[in-house]
Amino acid sequence: MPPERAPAATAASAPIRPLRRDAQRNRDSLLAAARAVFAEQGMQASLEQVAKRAGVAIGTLYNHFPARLDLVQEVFAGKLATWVAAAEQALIMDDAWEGLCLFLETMCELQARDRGFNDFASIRLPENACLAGQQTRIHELGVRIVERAREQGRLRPDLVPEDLAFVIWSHSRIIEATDGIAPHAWRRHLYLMLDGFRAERAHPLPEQPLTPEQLYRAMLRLGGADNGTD
Amino acid sequence: MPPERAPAATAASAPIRPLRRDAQRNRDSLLAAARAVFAEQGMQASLEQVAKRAGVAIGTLYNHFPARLDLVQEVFAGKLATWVAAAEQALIMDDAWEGLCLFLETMCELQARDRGFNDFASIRLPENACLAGQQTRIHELGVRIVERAREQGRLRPDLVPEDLAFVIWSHSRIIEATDGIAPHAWRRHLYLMLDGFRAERAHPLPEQPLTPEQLYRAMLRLGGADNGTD
DNA sequence: GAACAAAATGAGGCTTACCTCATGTTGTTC
DNA sequence: GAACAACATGAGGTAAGCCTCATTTTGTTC
Repeated sequence: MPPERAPAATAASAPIRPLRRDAQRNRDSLLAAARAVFAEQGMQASLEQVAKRAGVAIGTLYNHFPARLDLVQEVFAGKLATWVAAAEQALIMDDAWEGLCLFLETMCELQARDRGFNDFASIRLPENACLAGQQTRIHELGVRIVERAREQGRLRPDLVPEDLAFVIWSHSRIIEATDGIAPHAWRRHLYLMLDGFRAERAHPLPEQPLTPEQLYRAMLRLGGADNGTD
Repeated sequence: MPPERAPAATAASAPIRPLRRDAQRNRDSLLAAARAVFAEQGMQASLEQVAKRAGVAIGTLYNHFPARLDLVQEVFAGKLATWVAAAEQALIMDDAWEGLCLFLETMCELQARDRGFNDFASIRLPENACLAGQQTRIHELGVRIVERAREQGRLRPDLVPEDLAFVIWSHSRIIEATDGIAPHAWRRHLYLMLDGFRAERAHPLPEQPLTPEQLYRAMLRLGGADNGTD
């Protein structure tokens, strides 16, 4: 197991022991290349391609990021933070319904602009990943956003926070389909779903919501984990 | 280009020139194996695995089905027919809204039971594929189902047939996520979407629908075609 | 500018798929 | 039962992508 790497933000800040100049340069190139490649092709894009785009040998990539997840985390930390910020913003808006809309629209916009983040949003990182905490935070904020909107009466009372996963997942597929062909189509879908979320004249739903545990397992699976049957 | 193969239904009927007995047996095994493997793993499952499951060499598979599409088509012809039948049924129901619900629910159920069909439903076959006609038919029926429900006033007036693609795509991702974990969750999502489709709950939508051509390109792309930029 | 640790390199092993084709086997026909 | 076409076979070529590690290069330090 390799030693901890620069735990800090995206780039230039000073870790415990500064990287050698060439190393820092390569690391930055790799992150930039990964951002671009993941945005275009999704999170499963070939790492060889990332290295190539960074103008660096494949071994160098593995020196810096022993596992794909290490790279993925650094690449999406910024966007995840934007998402968290939108969620916090949503919670201090007077109108909780507007807050919910803001939250979902920001999320969808982030997904739409970046196929990598589109994948990233649909999955759950393993517990030990350093962004897992941020994901938990998003989840908590999502819970409060939903509950507040329900209390204010605009959101249908039978809608639970776990139902937001439907938006994420749906949206992720729609982006896959329409990206570059109908760049704003996703917004139409989002508003159709939001109309389904409104309290007024809601019709009974035929199924129970996902339990938190089911949601967890589903998101883990999309991340590529084997579905251990325990 | 290989000569036309048994153009008829799934198996035993007599083609222009009957297959040799062993050939027919192998072909049947291959189809059965493919049905099982595709249902479990989706349309992109490895063909070597299909051959193995059928107890047949990989070369034999390619003898019978020179391209993956040839196999896919035979495998899903039956389910596609079920889907068409549901659509026709939907059109003769008095209540067009109920018809729409039946149509979508049948579709979703087919998708939910078979990960291969789940993929299959989201894509558009190339024009020369022998099931392309059936797909066109589904599309036409879908148009009429939507229009009828709109005329009867239960469906929101700004909803167009192309919007049904959102249901298919959404659903396809949700099945991927929840299959085997929460086997009926998809129905909750479907009913949420349906509530978004009701006339009495409609709020203005912020985006134009997909054009038929955009829809076509999007479905073609999901099928794996290169997105030629013409 | 020596000397050493830190990093970079990329060929190559590994895997998983795809698909082909020279050869061997089997059904069918007369 | 001979003879031939039809069919089955699976080793092996091709291509991606993964990841490692022995070797070489480079920055940094004193």
